[in-house]
Amino acid sequence: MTNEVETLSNAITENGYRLTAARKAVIETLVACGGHVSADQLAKRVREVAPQVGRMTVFRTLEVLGKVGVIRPIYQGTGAAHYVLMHKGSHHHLICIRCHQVIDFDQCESGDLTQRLGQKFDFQVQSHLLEVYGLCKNCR
Amino acid sequence: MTNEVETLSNAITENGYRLTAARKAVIETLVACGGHVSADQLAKRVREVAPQVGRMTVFRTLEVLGKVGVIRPIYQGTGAAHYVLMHKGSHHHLICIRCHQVIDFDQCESGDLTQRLGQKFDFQVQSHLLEVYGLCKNCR
DNA sequence: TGCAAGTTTGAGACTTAATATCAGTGATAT
DNA sequence: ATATCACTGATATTAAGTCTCAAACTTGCA
Ligand SMILES: [Mn+2]
Ligand SMILES: [Mn+2]
Ligand SMILES: [Zn+2]
Ligand SMILES: [Zn+2]
Repeated sequence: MTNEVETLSNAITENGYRLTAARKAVIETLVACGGHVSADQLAKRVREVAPQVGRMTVFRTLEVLGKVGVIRPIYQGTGAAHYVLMHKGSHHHLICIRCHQVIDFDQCESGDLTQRLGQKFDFQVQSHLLEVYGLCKNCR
Repeated sequence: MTNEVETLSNAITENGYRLTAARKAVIETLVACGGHVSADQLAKRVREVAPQVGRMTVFRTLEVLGKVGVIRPIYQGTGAAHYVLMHKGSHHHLICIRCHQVIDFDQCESGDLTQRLGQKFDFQVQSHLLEVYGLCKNCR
């Protein structure tokens, strides 16, 4: 069991939800494919491993994981929401507005910023998403 | 005509698209309500002023505005994508994961960061979106 | 001005995504 | 064992997004 799976699982149990077999399957599949999938894409993959798991359960598990703050739906212009992992406290993208390529990056010095914001707005910061838009190497 | 309307209109014409009456109506309505609306919400409002404008035209105008970089669809967990204005080069949110309140803020010292990123990844930065998630004053 | 080529438009049909229901299962506590 | 409540998944329904096509409009050029 990878560390990510553990983090997501713990987030479930620590918030009073039950870590059922169906939810385990959803979490493991989501982590295995590194996020960036839609609910229906994920449901399809989950059912390759655990065919009994219904589509609704996938949607509901994603909802719970979002509620406890370890994943986040983002809009990628494909109709369906895609989910990214927030378990490290942040997620960062460079997105080309022409070819729609998404480049992940980890380094982000915005920790200070988010802390200051928290104070200013009396807000308990848990995580953040930074998306930078523009043109990639190939597209300009 | 407000400055925002002008910026969005110019983005249309400067990229070789035509600034038609229908597109003007969409832009004016979008700016008038400050963004943060879904395509269908916007279509409804546009038709209060310009009843002949079809739903498809609203979707297509939003697509064009996105392509030229002055608006951006975001996912707010409500099913439909919502559109925010990026004409100032950035957009920032504090979002409560419990009550889903969205607090806008303008100050963002991440200009440096995005510039460095641009160099590192050979990426021409145009704009960015920063969303900070957590619990608002009332929700903790 | 008259015409051709290309863009934009809007009605409607259609596909896909998301949500609501509800009876049934499984876990938990007493 | 029983009562209670969370969870599940099939199905139905609604909402959101996309596709198509003929008509209208622009624009550039003869
Ligand atoms: Mn990512
Ligand atoms: Mn905003
Ligand atoms: Zn690109
Ligand atoms: Zn709140």
